Amino acid sequence: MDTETAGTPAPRRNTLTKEVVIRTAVALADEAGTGVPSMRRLGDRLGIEAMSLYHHFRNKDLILDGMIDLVFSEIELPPGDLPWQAAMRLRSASMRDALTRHPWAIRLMDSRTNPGRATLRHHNAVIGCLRSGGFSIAGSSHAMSVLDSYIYGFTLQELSLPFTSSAGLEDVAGSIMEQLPHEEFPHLSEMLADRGLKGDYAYKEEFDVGLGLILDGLERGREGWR
Amino acid sequence: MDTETAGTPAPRRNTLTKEVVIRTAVALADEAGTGVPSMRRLGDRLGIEAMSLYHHFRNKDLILDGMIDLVFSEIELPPGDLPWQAAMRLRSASMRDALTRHPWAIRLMDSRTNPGRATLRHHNAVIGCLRSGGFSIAGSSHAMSVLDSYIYGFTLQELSLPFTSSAGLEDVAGSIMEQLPHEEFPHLSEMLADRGLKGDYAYKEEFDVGLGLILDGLERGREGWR
DNA sequence: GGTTCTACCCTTACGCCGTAAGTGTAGCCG
DNA sequence: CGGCTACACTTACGGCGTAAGGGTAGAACC
Repeated sequence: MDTETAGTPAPRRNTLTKEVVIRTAVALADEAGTGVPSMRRLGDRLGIEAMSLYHHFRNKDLILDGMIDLVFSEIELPPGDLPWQAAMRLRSASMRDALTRHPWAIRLMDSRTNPGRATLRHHNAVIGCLRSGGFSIAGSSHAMSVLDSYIYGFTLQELSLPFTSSAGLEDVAGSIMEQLPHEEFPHLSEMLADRGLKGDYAYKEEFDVGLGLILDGLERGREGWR
Repeated sequence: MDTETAGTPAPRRNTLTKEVVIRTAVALADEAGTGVPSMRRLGDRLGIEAMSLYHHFRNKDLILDGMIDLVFSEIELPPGDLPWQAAMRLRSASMRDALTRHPWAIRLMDSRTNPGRATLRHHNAVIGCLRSGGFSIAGSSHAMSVLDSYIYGFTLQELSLPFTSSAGLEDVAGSIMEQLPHEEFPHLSEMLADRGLKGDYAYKEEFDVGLGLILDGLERGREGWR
């Protein structure tokens, strides 16, 4: 065990690898909705001063890049042995899961511009799945655009809701209903009364409704995009 | 002009109204991608110390709420005298425009939980449009979910691109193409070569492709959702 | 063994941030 | 005139990312 013969230089001392730092940062971000940890908090958790982190990362953005790539690495790639629609269903669900498990991630995505390997691998696999499903390059591009937009947008809205459990839903909907001037917003009022208070407004199902609609539309347009 | 007879208390001195503050905050946020201004910068622009703002707003979140509501107020409501699909096309385009004009807005949306009047009015109008287009309550709910998810998600991705003008596109795509290990990500590589470098990859058109697909799907499911 | 080098970590400091707490004052009302 | 209130200011605190530079354990070479 002490005779390191690996190709990596085999660090000499406390060996604080980038991977450990990023994993810790993700774990900290997931704990209690405090969002992305500060350098000082991250250092604390690692038993290190904040400034020591700058020995491993030139600046904080590089840590954020790593965090995003770690999230992407958790998303299942579309299985190659399934029809493209089923494969897309799986990876879409997995993507929504990952973004929900790490609520801070989607807020970060639009500020990252350097995709990591896991991110590239993910996109590559998605395109590959579509192409072997019979989509042209243009078609794959359209399909990926609609699908990703939907998944990001849906999750963004889902995460912005002021409650977490489905139990809290009725309370919130109720208090909104009380404050809302019903004469001014009759349609909104009606929908909240019908959908919100019933309590059966499951987000998982809602996600699948939209996803199914989009997949059907893609199948219909598949041959047309050249 | 000096004899104020309006219902509002008619302020006595320097009259720094909430509306002016919020408008200034939006203007500052729009200038150079610095994002939402700090309280000190906002105060500076208004010729006021930062802390004086707390006389008008209990905390910064209330200012952010106001900024979001102002953005919503800029979105055109779906015209009542058009078929629902055409009306939705118009408000969707207007929504994307507003979110693009104020790139900081979409990042803020998921942290706001108190919708303003313009926001409520917007949602109410959208539901009303769908309902009079023949959708049931459940159907309107589904339609709104898919549409808003798509618009948010598409704009989010569009804003996260590392370039602004369509001129900068080719440069970026080119430099990505150089760095990318083509053997490892063949499909991604192929798509970038085909779509990116051609330079005709217009985002406006891409947006309309997905939107049309969704609207068609909604029309097809309209009668089915009860 | 002794020397040197370097990867790793630490200290101090700067200019930002949101905001708690308290102070001053101009202008209206009685 | 006196008092009140709306509006603005001052000072201060703890936290942020990070620039600049200092120290030291342990491997590498003589």
